[in-house]
Amino acid sequence: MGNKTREAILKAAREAFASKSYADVSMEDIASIANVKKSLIYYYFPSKEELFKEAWDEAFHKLEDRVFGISEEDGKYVKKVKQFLRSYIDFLRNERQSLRLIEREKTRFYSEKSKNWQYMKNKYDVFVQKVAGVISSETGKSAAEYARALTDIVGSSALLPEGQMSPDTIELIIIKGIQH
Amino acid sequence: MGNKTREAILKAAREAFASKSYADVSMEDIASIANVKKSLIYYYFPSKEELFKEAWDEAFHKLEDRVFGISEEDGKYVKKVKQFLRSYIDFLRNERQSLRLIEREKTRFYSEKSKNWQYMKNKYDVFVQKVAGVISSETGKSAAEYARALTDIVGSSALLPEGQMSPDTIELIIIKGIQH
DNA sequence: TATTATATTGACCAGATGGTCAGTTATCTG
DNA sequence: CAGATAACTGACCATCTGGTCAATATAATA
Repeated sequence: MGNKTREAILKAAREAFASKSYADVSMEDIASIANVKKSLIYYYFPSKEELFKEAWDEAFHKLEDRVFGISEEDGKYVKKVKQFLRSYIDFLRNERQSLRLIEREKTRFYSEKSKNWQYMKNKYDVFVQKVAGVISSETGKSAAEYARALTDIVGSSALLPEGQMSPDTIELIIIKGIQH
Repeated sequence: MGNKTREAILKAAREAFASKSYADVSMEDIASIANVKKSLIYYYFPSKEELFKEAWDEAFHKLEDRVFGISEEDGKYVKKVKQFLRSYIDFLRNERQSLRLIEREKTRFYSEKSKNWQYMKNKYDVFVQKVAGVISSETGKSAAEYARALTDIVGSSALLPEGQMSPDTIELIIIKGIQH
C-alpha cells in the first residue's frame, strides 16, 4: 500500500516544518527523515508548497477540533472563555509540534499571494474570529484584538524550546494579566 | 566617504530583514534596495550573517536604550513595570521596523550554533532577564516566565501587519489580562 | 505465468544564491 | 600632474534546491 509511504512522508514533513522555517526545510530533508528518495515525494505531492499546506491543514484541523469541539454550530459557542482556554493550553501542552507547525509561517501569510498561503491565512483568520466570538460571548464587547493577542501569545510560546515558558504561566497571564 | 555607502547598505538590510525572513532575503535584494551592486556589500561586510547581525544589533541597542534608559546600573532598576511597559509599547508603536527585525528570527537562535546567532540569542536572553528583574522588583516574585511571555506578545504583535492589533490593546491585556 | 498497474529510484536540469576576484573608476595626497 | 589608496563593478563559480522524467523494481491481477 502506497498510502503507508504517503503517510510517512507527511509525518516527516510535519516534523521538519515544525522544527525549521519553510525556507530552511528542503525536500531532501523531508525525504531523508521519511527514509525515501526525494523524487518519490513528488509521486504523492505536487509541490513543496502543497505538501506544507497539507501538513499544516492536518495540524490545524486537530487544533480546531480540540478547542471548538465537534458540536459547534454557526457562531453559537457553548464553551466559555475559560473552557476554551483550557483546551487551547492543553493543545500547547500535548501537541506542541502541531502548534509549532501552525504558527511558524504565520508571517508568511502576509507576503505570499499564492492560493495555498491565502488558504491558510483565511483559515487562521476565521479561527481568530471564532476565538473573538468566544471571548465576546462572555465579556459582551468586540474582542477581535484580544483574540489576536491571545492566539499570538499561545502560538509564539509554542515556538520556544520546551520548558522556557510553562503553559500554566501563560494561562495565568492571559486571564489575569501581569499584575495578577 | 564610503561610510555613506556602508550606511545605505545597512539601512537596506534593516528594511529587508524586517520585512522578510532571513532565508527569504537575498544579498541581491539588499543590494537593489541600496542601489548598489551585490559585490559591493562584501566590500563592507564579510557575510550575510554578519550583515544581519549588525543590523539586528543596531535595532536591539535602540530598543535597550529606549526601555531601560541610559542610567541603568547593574540590576538596579529605577523604572517600574508600568513605566517600562510604556516605553516598550511605545517602541512597538514608533519603531515597528526595528522590533520586527529583532523578533523575526528569534526561533533561529535555537537551531543555529554559529557565533553570530549565539551572540544574538545571548543578548536577547539577557534582555528578558532584565525585564524579569523589572517585574520582580514590583511583584517580589521570580518572573522569568512572565518576562518571556511579555516579550513574546509584544514581539509577535510587531510581526503582524500594522493595524491588526493596537498597542493599546496589548498594553491592556498584559497588565490586566483578558477578563479585565 | 504473463501482463498490467503501482511504487520507487537515479540521473539530470534550470534557476537562485552566497561568495570571490581581477580589474576598473573615482578620490585623495604628495 | 602622478601615483597610490579607496570605492566600485562585472564576470564567474560552487553549491543548493525545487522539480522532471525515463527507467526499473514491486505488487496486483487475469
